[in-house]
Amino acid sequence: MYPPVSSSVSAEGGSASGGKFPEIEREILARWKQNKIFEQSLQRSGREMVFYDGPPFPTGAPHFGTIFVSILKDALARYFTMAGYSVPRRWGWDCHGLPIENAVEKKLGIGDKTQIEKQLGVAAFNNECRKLVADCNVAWESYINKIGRWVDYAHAYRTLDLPYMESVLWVFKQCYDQGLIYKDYRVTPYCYHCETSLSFSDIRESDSTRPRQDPEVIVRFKASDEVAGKPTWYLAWTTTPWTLTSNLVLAVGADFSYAAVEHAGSVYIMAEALVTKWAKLFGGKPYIVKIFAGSELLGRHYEPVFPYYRDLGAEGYFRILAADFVTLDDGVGVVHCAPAFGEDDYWLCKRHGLGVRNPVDARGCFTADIPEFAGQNVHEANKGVIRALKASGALMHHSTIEHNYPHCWRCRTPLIYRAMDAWYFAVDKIKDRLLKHNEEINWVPEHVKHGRFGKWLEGARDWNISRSRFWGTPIPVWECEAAGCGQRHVLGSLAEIKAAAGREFTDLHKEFLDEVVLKCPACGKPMRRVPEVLDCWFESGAMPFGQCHYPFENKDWFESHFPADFIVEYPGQIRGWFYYLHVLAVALLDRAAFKNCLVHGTLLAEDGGKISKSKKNFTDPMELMDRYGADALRLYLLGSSAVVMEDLNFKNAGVHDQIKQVLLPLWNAFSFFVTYANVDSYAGDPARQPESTHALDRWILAKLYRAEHEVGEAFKTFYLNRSLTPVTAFIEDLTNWYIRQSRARFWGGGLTPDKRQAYDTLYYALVTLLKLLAPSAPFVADYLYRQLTGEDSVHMATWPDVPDTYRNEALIEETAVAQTIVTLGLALRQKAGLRVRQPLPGIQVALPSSVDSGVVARQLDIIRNELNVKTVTLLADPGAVATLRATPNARVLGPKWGREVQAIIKAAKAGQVREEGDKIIVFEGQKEWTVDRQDIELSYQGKDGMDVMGDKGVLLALDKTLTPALREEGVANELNRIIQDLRKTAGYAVSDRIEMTLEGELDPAWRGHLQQLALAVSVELSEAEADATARETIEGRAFRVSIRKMTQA
RNA sequence: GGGCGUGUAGCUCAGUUGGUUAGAGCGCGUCCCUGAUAAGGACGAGGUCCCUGGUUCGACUCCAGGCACGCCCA
Repeated sequence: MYPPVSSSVSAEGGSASGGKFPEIEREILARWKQNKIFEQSLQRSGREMVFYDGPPFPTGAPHFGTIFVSILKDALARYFTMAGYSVPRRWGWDCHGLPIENAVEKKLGIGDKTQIEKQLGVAAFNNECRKLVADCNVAWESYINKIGRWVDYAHAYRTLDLPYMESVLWVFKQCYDQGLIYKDYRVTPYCYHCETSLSFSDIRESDSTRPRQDPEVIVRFKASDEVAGKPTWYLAWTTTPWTLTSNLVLAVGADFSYAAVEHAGSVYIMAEALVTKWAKLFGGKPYIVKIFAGSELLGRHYEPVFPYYRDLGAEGYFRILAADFVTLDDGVGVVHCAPAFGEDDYWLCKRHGLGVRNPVDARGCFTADIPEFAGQNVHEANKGVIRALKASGALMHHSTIEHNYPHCWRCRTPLIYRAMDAWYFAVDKIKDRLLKHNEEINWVPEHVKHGRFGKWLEGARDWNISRSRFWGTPIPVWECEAAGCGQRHVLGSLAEIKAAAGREFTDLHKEFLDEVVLKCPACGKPMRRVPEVLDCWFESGAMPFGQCHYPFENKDWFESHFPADFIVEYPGQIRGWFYYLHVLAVALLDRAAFKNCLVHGTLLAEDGGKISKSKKNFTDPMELMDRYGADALRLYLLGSSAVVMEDLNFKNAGVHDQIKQVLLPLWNAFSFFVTYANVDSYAGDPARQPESTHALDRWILAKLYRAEHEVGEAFKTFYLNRSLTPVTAFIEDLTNWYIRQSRARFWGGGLTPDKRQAYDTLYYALVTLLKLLAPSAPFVADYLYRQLTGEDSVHMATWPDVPDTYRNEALIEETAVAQTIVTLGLALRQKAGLRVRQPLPGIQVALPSSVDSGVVARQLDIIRNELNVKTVTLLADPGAVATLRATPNARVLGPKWGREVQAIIKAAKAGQVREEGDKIIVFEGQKEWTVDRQDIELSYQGKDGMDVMGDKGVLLALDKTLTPALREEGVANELNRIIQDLRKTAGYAVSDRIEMTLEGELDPAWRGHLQQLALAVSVELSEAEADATARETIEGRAFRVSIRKMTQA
């Protein structure tokens, strides 16, 4: 006996009679927890499927994106578990780095780095970071739990743990020993609030490039060589006036053409192409006195606009150099270069043997080198700089522009480029191998391999791995403090540190490791650790090693768990985690870190805009799950193309649709089964595969076979959005064809052989369907599965292997023809205004030549039943109501006839064909083509005005002749509907016996039939005596029906 | 400016090695309760497959060039 099923399940709101999906989910969650289903599912035998979970920062609450990615990870893991793998899922936390430091600064009200170093102390600061990281897990856990994600949260790896950090040191040392790590003084993106350099990835984080208003100035530099005997100036354009203090050279494009423009007694040199654009500099009427090739200007000298480094002139500074970064897109075609503050500038000067002058300190303020602005922040100094330029006459133009400008991805401070010491990872050295091993990765969607990721690898540049900060794994390099000694020592393990320091360490953070002072083996002077910590991407990239404390522990485990079989993250990680995993894996092991990588897309608000908490343009996912349940949310997301890196405009209605389209029909099918199974005391056996001879059974099993293969394929290839279409299609087939057609088979008394076949089939179909749905809708699938099978959980079941014997494409096609006939018949009825309840004499059918006409006989009952007609026959003379239409198989005839095939197709479509034996002759004027019968399909198309309809080559004519007998049957059917309706509204049970009065003119035979159907005996009931009465006029005859429930005898 | 992706019904999206009548769901219109299912069902209307050119007997599909949008970067 199955637990009784409420037939009405509520999608939302409190329904008195039925459970709600969210309620079911809470119940299931409790059971999973209590019975440790997740833990059990990990104990399965079989090969492991290795999954790496990308660690989020434990700041704030999870957002829509993290929920989505969790659903994807969960669905895949559930599928692979059912497919026979053990899929350990270990959570991870990215605990270090600027995001955490910034949160702590904010909490403590810390304004700058010196406060941490001088007042608070590094140890106290790091302790605050530690505390913050420890608190944040609760919000995440409730979300992750609610969406049904199974993940080992309790044993999460954390990048701040001692073993993890030790592995990171080891990874660093491996790279260092390979010569992949070096220190260099060069220009890097720099945040003067965080007082650290950043990597190129940092400034490419999604939110880092933001609009900013900056001054736009054009200044003039006095040229040493006069043109036309007049004072001559080079013009240069910049949006960072403060860098003019440190200008050391000007750059031009050697291939560009430069104009000398005379104005007000002076001559100005700028790119010819831009003269018109800046005509206003020359009173609107530029007068060009001479044209130079850029190459002619090279090596010429000029005078700086500020005096601070003037004395460098003799050393070859303040010259015109050629550079390919000069463009004619904006500016004036002459670029002012301050090698301390521009990357291009830096490399240009370096190539020409010119040094750097950097008068900006770590806080982004001018040093004493620039006495006028010393102590001023560079951005704030812009105003004064411009004022000074104006005073000296150098300023030619000044306005404000808004442009996109890089900002610190965590503290939102505008970045500057600044020359400084930093540690680099020589990505360039291993670029070839990075590209080679990318070929081994299966990317989903495929285009990422040679698109985003491949292109990013091709353009990869050396990676700034050092941060001048506190909260991170310290860079384990000790340098001799003696000037010029240059000794370095790298410690790559706790043992090495112990040996060097003479004591144990239980924490490797900066405040502890900085205490370790070594003695220089070369000169005997102290060696101190370099101050920087590692970029947190280095740590998350080292996750395969760090999570298992490789190589200090778990060596065997590591070897069987590297590389990952699959990973899943959002597109931002193409330049982030995916990239750094790849870099470190290739550097250390010369192979890719993961075999399959699913890159999912972005969820946008309904209006297509970014999801934004401040705009409140979306509903909190928790609220959605409370309303509709997590299954519906999961189905919506998993079925969308957002799975494969497309954007999705998220609509709440989309979640609700899943209930209507998937969950409720499923529930109803289940409820149908249980209702009748309980009547017949049928108990399904999950191990039994049905062996039915009934065409409907074989048909639904053929559909099931097909669905299982499509769903399995979708999961195996990681295109899991393709896994749901076959499921919904199957549910549609099951409910609106199989069950609908099979109802009568379940009605009769007793468990007949045919009924047993029907039960076996429906049971097997339902159980299998729930397995197909289990990875995507784990709650409902488990709830129903348990009721059907009594087993612990669908998630412990193995993925269904629907046997080949159920495969039957021919039956599927044949049934499709019957479905077409039914659809056409219903359409014709509708057109004629004849409701299905009115029986009709028959339909006549013409089938295309490709269809075996036996289909009509085999599907006869279904067609008659659905269309309520007495006969289904083949049209004797289709030509009378329809035109012959021939559709050649162009795929075959094309190659055979070439150009002529178009004429053949045209003639054939026009019906210009005749049959000659097993050949078909297509003709057009004098021309004739002989075509093999199997290469052309003959069908009929209804003539206009005739009462026929056609679709997919099937033609159908409806005989609408109404005999008195048919009319009488129609009336009886109407009355039956009225009676059944009365019973239902009166609240009777299906089996209740009743007394009934039926007043009105009706054939006595039908009268008796109706009584039988209604379980009624005929008595005279006045309206007052009856429980319910209906009066209706049918075909001009007035009827009264009154019913009363019989009391139990 | 470059790279990658997308462009198919009012909306969200399918569309299999190119084959001649391009599909689904939602929405819309009309209709339907014969006992699993109205929180359903049937039927219907709705398309310049972004544009231009090319390849081909034949292009939504392949190629080139545009246009629009998104993401990433300069």
